[in-house]
Amino acid sequence: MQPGKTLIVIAGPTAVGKTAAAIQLAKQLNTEIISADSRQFYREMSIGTAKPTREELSQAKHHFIDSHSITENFSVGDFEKAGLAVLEDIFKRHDTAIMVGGSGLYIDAICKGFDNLPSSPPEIRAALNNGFEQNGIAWLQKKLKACDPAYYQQVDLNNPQRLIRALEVFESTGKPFSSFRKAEAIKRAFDCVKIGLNLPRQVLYERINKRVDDMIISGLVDEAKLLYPYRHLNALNTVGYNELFDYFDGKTDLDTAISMIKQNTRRFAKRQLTWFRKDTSVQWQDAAHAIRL
RNA sequence: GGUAUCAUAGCUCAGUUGGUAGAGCAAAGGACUGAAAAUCCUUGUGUCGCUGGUUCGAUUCCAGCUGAUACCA
Repeated sequence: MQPGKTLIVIAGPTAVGKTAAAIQLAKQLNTEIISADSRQFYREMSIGTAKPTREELSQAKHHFIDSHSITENFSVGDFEKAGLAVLEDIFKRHDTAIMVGGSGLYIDAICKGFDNLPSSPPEIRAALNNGFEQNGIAWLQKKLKACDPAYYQQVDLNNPQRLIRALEVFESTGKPFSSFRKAEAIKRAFDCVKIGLNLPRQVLYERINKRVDDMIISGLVDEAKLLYPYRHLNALNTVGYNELFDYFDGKTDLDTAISMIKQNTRRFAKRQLTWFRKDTSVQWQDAAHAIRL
């Protein structure tokens, strides 16, 4: 790859206006957009993921929108590889590329890279999940302490997903999870410029609430109903769908489900902000204005 | 109009045998290496409705006022 290539990353919480900003910038720079959104690449999910509209998609070339099915396993690691390949291709034609999305881990995968970890074998994960359900978290903790004391010292011991991940790496490779973790940023062949969009909290929350109402008007309930048979898939463990599945199960009424979607989306936005705030390379801008480069 | 009950955190409420108070939810902050829109952690000062009285001391007892609810007219 030639020097002087730049990836402009547009990050920020959900509903802040990233999609429109990215399209505007793509037109301005005459380049293409890579989506770094862990749900928008699933073609079966559209309304609830606030995917760019058909009209928006026609204004700039987008990658990783509708690129996968909910039945495929598309992990962050897969995204890193596929994303870098697409980027390389874009940089053959352009000096800049744009990446937009709210999934901080996915953005880091492209900008900083991951250690070369094995992906998770479904049978091993299923067995560990099963063991956790049967025996509780102490069972996971005990196993991890035995096979990877170093990671046991630093991991959040209350977080079953973290423990299971470390254990499945050990069980599938015979080597402790911590031995794979170098946690060093990989030097990419392009520069990353990160722009964080934000709005005053109250304004952001109003936008979120409004957008959820719009999703309902646009037919989110019907979309979720179609996907209900697939609710066990990881892709559907997602805000906007889980709450409606509870409604279909008779656990809540529709109004409650809609309120919960709003609340969980607000909490999600807060987590996104926590992630991006930690990244000191992010240059924050008010989302109410056009992006300044 | 009368009687009774209630008035404490953003909400629902607990509590202080009188020594200025605590739960759940909401909210805020944080963590994060192939589940990440996932998963997990931490955080509770509020004129205890208002004005007086009793008391060394009142959010707690008493009176009045205001508001809410229920019942009676």
